[in-house]
Amino acid sequence: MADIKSPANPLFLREDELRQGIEMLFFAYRDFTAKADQTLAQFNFGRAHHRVIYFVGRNPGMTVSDLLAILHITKQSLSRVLGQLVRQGFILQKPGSTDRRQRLLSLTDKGADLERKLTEEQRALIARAYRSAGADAVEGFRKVMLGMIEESDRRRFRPGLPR
Amino acid sequence: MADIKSPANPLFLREDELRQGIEMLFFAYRDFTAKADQTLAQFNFGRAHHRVIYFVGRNPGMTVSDLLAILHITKQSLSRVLGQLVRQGFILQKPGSTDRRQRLLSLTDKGADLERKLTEEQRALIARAYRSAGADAVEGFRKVMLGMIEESDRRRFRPGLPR
DNA sequence: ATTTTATGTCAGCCATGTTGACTTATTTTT
DNA sequence: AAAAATAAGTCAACATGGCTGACATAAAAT
Repeated sequence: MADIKSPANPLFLREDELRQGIEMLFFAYRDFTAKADQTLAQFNFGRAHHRVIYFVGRNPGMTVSDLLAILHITKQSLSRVLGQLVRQGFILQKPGSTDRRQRLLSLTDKGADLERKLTEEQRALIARAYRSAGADAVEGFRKVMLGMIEESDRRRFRPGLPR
Repeated sequence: MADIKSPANPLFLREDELRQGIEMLFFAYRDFTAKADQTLAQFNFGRAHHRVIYFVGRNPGMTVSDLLAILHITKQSLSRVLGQLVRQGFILQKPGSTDRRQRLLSLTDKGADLERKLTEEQRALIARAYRSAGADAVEGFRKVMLGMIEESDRRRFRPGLPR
């Protein structure tokens, strides 16, 4: 409560601090995606395929609409990669039981294998960063990240709430 | 708040915690880039232009090689967007004084205007997240992010060191 | 019975990444 | 001085993954 603007000027809101935040996000994302991209290339897949495989793996039984709401892309864009994944046997579609218009998505065994392989690399990267930063830092990391995420998606990270 | 963590179990390294880290990175980056992308579209520019404008603004006098080392793209990819920015008067090139093969890059006034406009949006987003998370959280955020960045680029974020 | 919704499809456009081959100017090495 | 290496640029072709717009089908909701 003490800080008025000038002497106790919150250091972490200085221009340079914010710029560093911007850059850290750029560099971290650049390096976070780099390894998986290599693996994906071996399958002739791209980052878009990864995102689909990832989120379907995380939310088996999700609908196409659910996926679109997460990815923030058009259904035409999604359709391209999703179609490939279905045709090549990485993802299964089955009609919804209550609403038969829906196509519920899930990974096949083959899909789950790829998902594991891809995500494992990224999990290792994060685990290393978490471990070297320590539990308190991780708590802070989560708080800041949460603040950057669109309000309606924050629920995904709050404990115990239904999806 | 009263987390009942089993004391020895490093909660923050559990599978789910790591997955949340992955997802936070995805969602934060998605939302972090969304606003600027809209602004860029008004200029018929894309995210690649933003990155060039940003880093040149941040490092006036940098060489093309410097920029390539940051972006991790090929010179042919860079050339396309850089060429547009130069031709349209957002970026200036001048031969290096000691090594005249180099093209030292800097923003024109017009370029600096656009840079400010674009970065301001992102800075505001980060500022909001920082403010609501608090100074300690920001410290933790930085630690974790740093751990995810390729070793050779971490120097950029350490205080007082020469670039 | 009509309208809305969930999903899919075709066609074409744009941005931005890639590889490969080659040029020019300049600096460094031999 | 000649040769090699480096900084930068260029042309061409290709792939990925966004986008818009128009239209189709089946099922659910009104």
